Amino acid sequence: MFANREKDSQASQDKDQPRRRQARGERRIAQLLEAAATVFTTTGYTAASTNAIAREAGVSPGTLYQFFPNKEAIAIELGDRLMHEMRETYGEALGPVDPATTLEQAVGQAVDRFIAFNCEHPVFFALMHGPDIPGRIAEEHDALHATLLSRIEGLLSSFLPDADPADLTRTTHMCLGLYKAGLELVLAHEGAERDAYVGELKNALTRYLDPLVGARLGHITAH
Amino acid sequence: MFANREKDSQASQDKDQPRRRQARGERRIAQLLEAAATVFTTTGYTAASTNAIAREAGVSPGTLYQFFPNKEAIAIELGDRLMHEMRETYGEALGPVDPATTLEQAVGQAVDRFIAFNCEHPVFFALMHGPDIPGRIAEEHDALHATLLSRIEGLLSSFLPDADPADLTRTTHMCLGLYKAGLELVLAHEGAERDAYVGELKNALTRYLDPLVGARLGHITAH
Amino acid sequence: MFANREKDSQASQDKDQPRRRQARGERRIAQLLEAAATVFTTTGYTAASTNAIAREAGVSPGTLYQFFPNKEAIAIELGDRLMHEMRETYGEALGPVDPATTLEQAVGQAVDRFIAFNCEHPVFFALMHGPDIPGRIAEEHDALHATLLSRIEGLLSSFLPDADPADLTRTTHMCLGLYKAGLELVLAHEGAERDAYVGELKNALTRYLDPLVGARLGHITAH
Amino acid sequence: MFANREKDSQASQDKDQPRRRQARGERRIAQLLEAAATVFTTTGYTAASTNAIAREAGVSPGTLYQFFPNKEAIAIELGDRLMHEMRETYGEALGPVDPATTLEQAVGQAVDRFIAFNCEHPVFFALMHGPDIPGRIAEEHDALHATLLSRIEGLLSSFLPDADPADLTRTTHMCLGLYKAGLELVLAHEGAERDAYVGELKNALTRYLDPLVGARLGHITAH
DNA sequence: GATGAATGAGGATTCATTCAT
DNA sequence: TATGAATGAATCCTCATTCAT
Repeated sequence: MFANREKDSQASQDKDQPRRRQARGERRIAQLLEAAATVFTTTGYTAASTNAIAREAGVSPGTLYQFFPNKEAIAIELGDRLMHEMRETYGEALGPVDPATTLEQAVGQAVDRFIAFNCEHPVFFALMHGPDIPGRIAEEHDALHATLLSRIEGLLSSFLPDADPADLTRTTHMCLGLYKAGLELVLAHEGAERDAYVGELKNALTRYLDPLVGARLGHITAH
Repeated sequence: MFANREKDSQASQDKDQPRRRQARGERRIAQLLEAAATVFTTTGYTAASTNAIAREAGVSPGTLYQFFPNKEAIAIELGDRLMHEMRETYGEALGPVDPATTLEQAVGQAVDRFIAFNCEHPVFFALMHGPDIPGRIAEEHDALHATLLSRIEGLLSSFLPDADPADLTRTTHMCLGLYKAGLELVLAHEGAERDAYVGELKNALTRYLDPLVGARLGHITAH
Repeated sequence: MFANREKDSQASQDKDQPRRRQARGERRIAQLLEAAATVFTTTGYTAASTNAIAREAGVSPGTLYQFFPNKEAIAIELGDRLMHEMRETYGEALGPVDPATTLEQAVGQAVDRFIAFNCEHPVFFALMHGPDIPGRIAEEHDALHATLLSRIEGLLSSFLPDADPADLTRTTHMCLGLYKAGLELVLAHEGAERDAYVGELKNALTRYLDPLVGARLGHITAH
Repeated sequence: MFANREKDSQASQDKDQPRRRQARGERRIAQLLEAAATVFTTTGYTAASTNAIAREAGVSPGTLYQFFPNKEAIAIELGDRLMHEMRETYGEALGPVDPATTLEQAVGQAVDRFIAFNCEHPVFFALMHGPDIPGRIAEEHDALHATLLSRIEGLLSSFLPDADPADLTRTTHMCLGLYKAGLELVLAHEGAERDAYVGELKNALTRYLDPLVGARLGHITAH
């Protein structure tokens, strides 16, 4: 499911006993995370039970708890790997390397990637689920959230280099909010309708950001 | 908590025997709904248990089930009353009566009301919670959702009288999505920061809608 | 449903206040018993709830308990009235007045009546249900049971005038057992198959009893 | 309580790791079934609760549900094992191998076995309980019922080789009905009285069946 | 590591019965 | 009488987590 993070796993073979064990552990973990992804996607995070995950993974509950102290930890690790995967796929920066990129292009690309990533890793949606209680993001989704925020902030800061940090943070949060709201709608539809929602999401983000991006070339009102 | 929906309750007092009984029941229902609102707000809808609601209301579980067949029904009734209250407070239409109202003003007023309503009825947030699985809105939140959508659609259609119905629907969904996303952020902050988020939400909505509102006077680019 | 047992209810009209009340009470009781019959028949005695009975009767649970101390009492009263009705319909004796009646005829008639009675009062089956634990007939079915036993014993004793009392009792119990077993099968089928089971039940009873009825004219082996 | 159905459990001991675990589970299952048998016997099937069974077995409710999804499943498994035990004890056929066996002998032996089996497994009675509503045998008792019917049919068909299938089925059902009715009476008494009822049951069955068994040697009227 | 058995508190829901009005 | 609200223990069942093997 995810790129192998232990690049060095084939490196030395001197201590193969513990190594094999670790390898086995890694496999188990991957297996469990994959199962968790399936279950989270199918039933939603809250409704997912550790027993169901273990069953889906074809292992016993006890085994699951040998690798994860609780459900939360599974979600966290899953989120971590997801973010790792995202970084591996799209690089560290979400944003444009080319300074000539217009906001429209940047947003378009970011949204497209965001959607594509979700389609490949549908669990992403389940893990990003907003808090049940405003302001209290569950710890298990926190890291994911933070990573996304920092990626978005990275992108934004290239367009808003002079923005006040507080404003930037706020804008970032708004963007993530719009993203999530749009994603929900996109995933709820299919075919042409889905595409239309993708377009709307891009519009919403572009238009929201455009007035803020006055100082930069290629900003939309320059058309 | 809610406006009395039995307008005729003071009308005739000849049959006060059955009346009094219903009154006690009505009081209990109100009490239970208030308790449910508290619990939903505190723990979120999913995590809320009927026993917890009964406990909060100071009654036994059995009493709760005398009035509501299950948690879902409580949420639905709560949503109904909330929508009723909203209609009573702000009138049937969300939108502007005065055709001279600018989009900015309309959105500003709508958002302000939306936020204010939420602050007075914090459970609103819990009941509006997006689905755990994309596209599968829980039945209990459906009616609330539909009502909100139709209110928003009403507002939008006065600004976009010529829009294609499918487009209008999509725009409506987008607006509700932005609303919800913004609301989450607003509620997560306080004081000046909250106000700032309110402003951002207004911006996001206005800017999203503005280009769609070409034919109307007062449209933002007319400035 | 049942013949009015208070023959004297129209007799004097001097104290009509309490009389009316009693009349009303009788109506309520009849109404409740009818509802109970419906519920017992539909769901079985054990699964029937007093609330369901009250609902079926269109009254409140409290009202039910004004007339019956508990579910058991309802069953008992229902059984009583059923037995009363049976006596009114078929007379005190189940058995043959005419000494020339053959056993076959007597059994045939008794079974036919038994079945017919059941079809008209389907709750009979529910009330006759055997004990869940051998030997411990529920109190609520006890009287019904006893009445049936005595009716059967009456019939049998006319055919077995010289039988040892203990034997007679045993035979009586056996007959009731066969009756009940057969009834279950009869009711479980329809049309021709039902008729066939009725025939089988008659056969089983006749053949079981025939050898015991040596001394009497018309005994089956005399053919 | 029951014969070990895992014949191969002593076979190989190479993989005793998984074996031991299964063994513990098997023990628990046996223990739970035994507890269920006790509770069913004591309170009747309907009144028995899963919690009561767990309590009787000295385990927590959760443990019970690790092995059985619900009460029904317990009853079914219990019935299965009972039938298995019956087959092991009395062989596949209920009936006479020796063609010279008279109906009387065959019925006598079958009844004796039936009663004996019940005395050793008193839960049998609880599981055979007739339906609360005619014709609607609970699923949990269905298999038991079917097995008994097929055993009886096997016995009968050796005596009634030329019978019409529909007649045979009907006769079979009648016999099981008589059996059950008689069993109830037998179990409700003790000592000499019980024996007397056993005799009556044999009589009832023999006499019921005798006329049907015309073509066979040893048929009762041939005496 | 792996298993699967075990836990027990907590979930929703029901029901016979009582009580205030 | 009649109502229907109220009770609370008991129902079945689930689940995160732990433990012996």
